[in-house]
Amino acid sequence: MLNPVSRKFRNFVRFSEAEEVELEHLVSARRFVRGPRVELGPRAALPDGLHVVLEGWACHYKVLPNGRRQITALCLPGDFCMDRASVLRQVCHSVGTLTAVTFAQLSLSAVDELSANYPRISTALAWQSEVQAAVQREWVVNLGQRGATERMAHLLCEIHMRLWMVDLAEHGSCEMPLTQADLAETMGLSAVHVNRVLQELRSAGLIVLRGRTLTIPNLDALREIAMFDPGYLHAEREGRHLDANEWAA
Amino acid sequence: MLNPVSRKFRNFVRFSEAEEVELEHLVSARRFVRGPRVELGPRAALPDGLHVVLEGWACHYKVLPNGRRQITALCLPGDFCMDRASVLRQVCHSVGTLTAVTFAQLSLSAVDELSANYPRISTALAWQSEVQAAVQREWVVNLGQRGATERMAHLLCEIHMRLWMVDLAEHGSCEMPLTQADLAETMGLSAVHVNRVLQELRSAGLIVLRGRTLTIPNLDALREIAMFDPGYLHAEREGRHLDANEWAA
DNA sequence: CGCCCTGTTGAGTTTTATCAATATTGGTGG
DNA sequence: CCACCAATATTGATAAAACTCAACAGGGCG
Repeated sequence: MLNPVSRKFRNFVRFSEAEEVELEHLVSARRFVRGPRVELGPRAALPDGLHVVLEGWACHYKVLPNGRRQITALCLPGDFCMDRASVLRQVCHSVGTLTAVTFAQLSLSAVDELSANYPRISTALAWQSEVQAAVQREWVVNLGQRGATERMAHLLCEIHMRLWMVDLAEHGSCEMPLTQADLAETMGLSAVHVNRVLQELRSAGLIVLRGRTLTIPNLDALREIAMFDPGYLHAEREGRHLDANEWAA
Repeated sequence: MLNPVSRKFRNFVRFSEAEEVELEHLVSARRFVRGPRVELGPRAALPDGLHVVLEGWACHYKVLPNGRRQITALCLPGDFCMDRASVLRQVCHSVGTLTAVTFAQLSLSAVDELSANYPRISTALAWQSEVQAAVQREWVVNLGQRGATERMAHLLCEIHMRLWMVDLAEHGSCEMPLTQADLAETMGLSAVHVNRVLQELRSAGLIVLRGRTLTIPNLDALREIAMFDPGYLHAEREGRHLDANEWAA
């Protein structure tokens, strides 16, 4: 199986052999692993450069003076933990792992070189950055406008879709290693209320959540009540015009 | 007075004469004006290229199937309405004006050329994009973790600070043309509740909000209860090492 | 004058948080 | 395999926060 970055990019472009090889090489260069529930930044043991999650789940979060924590982004396999801009300056929020995580550490210069030589890769990077921003916007909508149940449903839809984009979800199921406390910090709810909302979704037959596995018997139904419109993830292979193989043969 | 883009960038870099001139030229090229409360995108009358607000307030928002609207970002003078990445693809959220707005329309090629010739400008653009992302993250924190009163206080602190960064705020006061309904759609609250929260802040002597003017008698006090940490706006002239004049004389 | 937009107020309801207790689970060492 | 532990999940009762509905006031403007 390809690395998750290539798998993710396939939702947007279709690379040539050479490009795939270059990407694989880029991502294989330097790796490091961290255990579950470890802080990685801003000042902690986070090496220089760009960071990509290869395996496991990480997150961005911020802790307020009153001690409450908000998770502002989930970093799933294939996701960049810190983008180019963040590298230039100290970030004022934290990065941490949720499960054990394998990261790839990309040097900025290597990425720049690749971007310069392979414009399709450069575009794919811009695309991934745009998707990340769109997810962030969608979270604002989710927190601002949806009640607890629809909010939870939306998050689960998003997680499933994002994992699906990197071939880590089947038809209607995927991994979901977040605890109810994690979900609470992600959605701005109390852990107790998360529990009740999950039960509601369960007893409505909309989800099955056991152990670390989420099953969604009827994806359309869940999306309906979540008002989930997958468009913002731009997974529709819209970069058709960026198909390296379309001129072949 | 300089254009708001230059004013904003001064929070990060100190440009050379030549750079200032180039920026001024870039921003003066093509302008267009829209009335208040007009939709601008994604499909509506929005010309190609990058767009910057020169005067007035605009916003990004998304409307859900149930009719509720969430404002996901405020575009104040000096802010970019759509960044480079968004231009490459159709955006799935909308842009609209809140007041009457004057936009500058920047061609991508002009921006690219400027970036290539003036690395400091390129860095400033990256900085602005990072600040925008940080604001977005902060909104997630705000919606997720703060109660209505602190939430409102935080938004007002942010608005004041952002306007201050472009020389549109004095010591403790600035323009605030948003209606209570706008504030509600920004903060995920009902308009009625916004009204009550504002009264609470008023009677605590923390704000004076009359007409379109916001006055903050005691900025520190408001920031305290809002848990507002201005760090995320990166206004501390951190780009000192990017001072074009430091080698002069 | 009359209308529309914005802001204000009150009453009653729904949603969500908090606190505290109890069950369940997964993993660990004996 | 079992006993035990800590982390996680569940439940009930109560309180706080926020929403909805409905009515009304004020201001600007044709």
